[in-house]
Amino acid sequence: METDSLTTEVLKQIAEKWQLEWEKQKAFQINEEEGKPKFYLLEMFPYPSGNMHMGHARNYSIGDAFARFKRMNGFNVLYPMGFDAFGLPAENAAIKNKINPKEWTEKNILSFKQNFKKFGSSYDWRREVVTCNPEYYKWNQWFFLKFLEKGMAYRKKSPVNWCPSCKTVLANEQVEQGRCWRCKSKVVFKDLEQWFFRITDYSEELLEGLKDLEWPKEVKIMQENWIGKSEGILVDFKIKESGEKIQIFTTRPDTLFGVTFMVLAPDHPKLLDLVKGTKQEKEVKEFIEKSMHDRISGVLDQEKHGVNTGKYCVNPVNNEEISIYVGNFVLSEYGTGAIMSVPAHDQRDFEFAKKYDLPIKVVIQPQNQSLDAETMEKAFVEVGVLVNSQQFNGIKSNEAIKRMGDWLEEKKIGKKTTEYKIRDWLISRQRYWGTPIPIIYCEKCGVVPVNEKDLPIILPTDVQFTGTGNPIETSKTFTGVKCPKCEGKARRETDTMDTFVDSSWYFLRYSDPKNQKEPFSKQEIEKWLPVDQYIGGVEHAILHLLYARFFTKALRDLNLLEIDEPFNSLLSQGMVLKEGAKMSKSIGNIVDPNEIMDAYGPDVLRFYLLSVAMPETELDWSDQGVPAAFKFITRLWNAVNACIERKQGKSEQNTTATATLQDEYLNALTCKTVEEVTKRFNEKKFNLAVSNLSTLIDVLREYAETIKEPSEKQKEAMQDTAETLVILISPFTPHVSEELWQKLGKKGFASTNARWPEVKKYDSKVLETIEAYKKISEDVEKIKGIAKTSLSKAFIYLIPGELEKFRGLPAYLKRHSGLETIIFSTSDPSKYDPKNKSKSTKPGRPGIYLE
RNA sequence: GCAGGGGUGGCAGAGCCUGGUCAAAUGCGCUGGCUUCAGGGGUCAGUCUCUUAGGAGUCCGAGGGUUCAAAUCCCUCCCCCUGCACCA
Repeated sequence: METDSLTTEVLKQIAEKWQLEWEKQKAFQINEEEGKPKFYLLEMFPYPSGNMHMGHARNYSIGDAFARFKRMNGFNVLYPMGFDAFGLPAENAAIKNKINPKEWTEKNILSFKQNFKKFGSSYDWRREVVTCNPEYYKWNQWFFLKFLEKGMAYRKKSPVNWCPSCKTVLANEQVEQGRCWRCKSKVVFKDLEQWFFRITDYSEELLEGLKDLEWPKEVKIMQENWIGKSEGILVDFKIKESGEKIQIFTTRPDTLFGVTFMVLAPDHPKLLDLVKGTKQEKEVKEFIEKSMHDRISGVLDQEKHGVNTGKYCVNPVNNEEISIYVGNFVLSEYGTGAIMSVPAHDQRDFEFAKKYDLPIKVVIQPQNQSLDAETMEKAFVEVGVLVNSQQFNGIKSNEAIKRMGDWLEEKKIGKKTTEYKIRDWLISRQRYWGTPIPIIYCEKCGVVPVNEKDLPIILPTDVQFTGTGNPIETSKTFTGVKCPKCEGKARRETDTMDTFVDSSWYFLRYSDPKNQKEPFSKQEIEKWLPVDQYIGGVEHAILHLLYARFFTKALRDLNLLEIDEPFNSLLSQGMVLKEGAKMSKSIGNIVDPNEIMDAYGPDVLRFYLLSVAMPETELDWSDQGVPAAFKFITRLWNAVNACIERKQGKSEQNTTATATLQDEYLNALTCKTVEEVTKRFNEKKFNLAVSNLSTLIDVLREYAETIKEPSEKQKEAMQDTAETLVILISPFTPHVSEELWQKLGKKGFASTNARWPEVKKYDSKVLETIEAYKKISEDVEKIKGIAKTSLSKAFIYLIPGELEKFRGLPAYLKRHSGLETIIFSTSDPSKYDPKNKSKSTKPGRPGIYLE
């Protein structure tokens, strides 16, 4: 009977139709004149490698749904998209396929954009940002120069992962078990002059700023750990022979009297001097070599090793002489690269002491037991009360930490300090496909920044991709330049910037993407930033999100903008799995979103991705879920169509009748659904909205089908409910919703013209009543058969106080059950004994009892 | 090791903050009925155990506790995931 029953073909046609309409009428272009409140919604922009995968599709389903929700709620939504277009895969593709990375990237961007279109994304493409365009990366270079002026960018020697065969630096992630991921040759450490950004200047602010952000707890904690703040004290120990000082860092000055030896990192700067000419020199040198080698080759040696240097230093608090060791477990890059060892109260020191038979001295006693250095099996690392600590005996650890800190400072042998684990950001890459660093090395003047007016420094195209070395160096036009200062012979920096620089400010550029004079105007930033909702994967929890926060603060201090934090609220979406494993080519469990869209259209894919799991949790892809999503959309389609048909039917003349229970129910249920769905959307728990919508769909259809000749009022109710339903579902299934919106006789787009329904008060009692009522009706159905033979009476029992809810029920029952007499009462027909309320006896549900 | 998040019915996944209305939403799967439906569409019902029905019993990782009452609060233990990993 359905001339327009929904098939996947129809669904796909609908999608195409509305995508075309949206495009034609520029539905999602921001109208800046509207004077609505702004809402900046952003998804992490993709690296355009190959095609869109399911993880992307999920990300954009979430973002697009939320954008649509916000738009319908009266916000002027900035929802842009762009491409993180610089990066290694393009360069590797270039090496492999002998094409220019630019070509490869552009091709992929095109394919991504087609995907977005097919998906029905509601971006305003006028603001597209592509990081490999000179108009964009020019500003990377400009920022670099500004940073340089302020001392925020600097150059220093730093050990990097170096593949001797490919002749290039590798990122940490590209080192697999000590070997180059591509050519499998051993990676070595190499000291190279590298450019850094001084992110450590912002350690404290980056840490403090986390507190006010609406971010997932785990992300905040990850950043906190990465910054790794710890407060402690630097203490000078004098070398016995020379009197030279070696500084150590400790967070536990309360254990200072328990120090029994010192350990230096293998690459501690004073180590070689210390052993020079001694008989330990050879052994120490061998040890250093081995340790460095282990580190280079990525050997994770949990076992603690060390060598005695034969030298002694003096513990400044008690003048005890202690041995100086070199040990593999001491890190040169944290603290001072030297530690005081308190084996009784530090597990690592304890293990080391046991191994090399070094003294153990207890200086902290726990509350209710007594430690004995001889019999201890592990270090006591908690706080306690000081012993063997001269004037500090009897003081509790926490108090002692403070008092000894003051005391050490007073005596000028210690200095309170704060240490952070975070290191400055190494931005140099010996790679082609990135932003050239705007620096010139002059034989006379040294390091000279490029003049601002010469920006952008464009990436050369006359390069060879041989697979070894930095391709830029093969350019004949790029390297040789005149010094901007002295006009003398000079050479251009061939390193490019880490691509994380590109993604550290792209969200700012969206506010003013066409600006030729500046990276962005202050007014536009003022207007749109910060990002109200940022959506992306947890894998960026540390790097990208930390760098972007740093950049925002650094640009603020350059007076380019006035915000402190870029992303107010962060949603980190879970991975898409298949059979419990991450989708990957190697496992072969990839599901291509395009296949799903080709088979069912975008709405099914979007609905599936949103309804099957909360955005934050992992989503285990199930092939069965896809037809289920289709079924849901069909049910919606049928319900709305049932309303439309019924509306066209004859109208009952007698329209004065008061609203029936069903009318009230429909009304109340609609209100409830609006309330719930709105709540769920605000919480961004889209999947939880589905069960409510599902119920409303079924009820609406039943309502429409039951009422043969609806009154005007009832027609109105159907129309209202159907409209509401279509709006509530439209963030999930925008295309079908447009179609239904049109079918319901509405003008304009549901996407842009519909207003999200208001949350109204409703009588929850009506809902309860109907649910009980339905329950009873079911029972009536069962009784029917019996009634025809012997029974003519029904006795309805309702729990006390519920009676008034069931007005109209007896008549209904009479009509439907064929019973002649119905006794409707609150008295109890069964043997229910209120006195005998055992644990699990509940007051009883409304039911029907036969007399 | 440290930190964070979890363990709910055949499966996925709510509920737990704010204890009762929870045998526990919703979807999938399964079973059966209906539908001029002639194979994967639509629809209704059932789907822990017992019961003709009313109802009863057992249940939310394990074990305790608090309470008139616990999937929900507290303690202990076991297991899983994720991040950092010798940071002094």
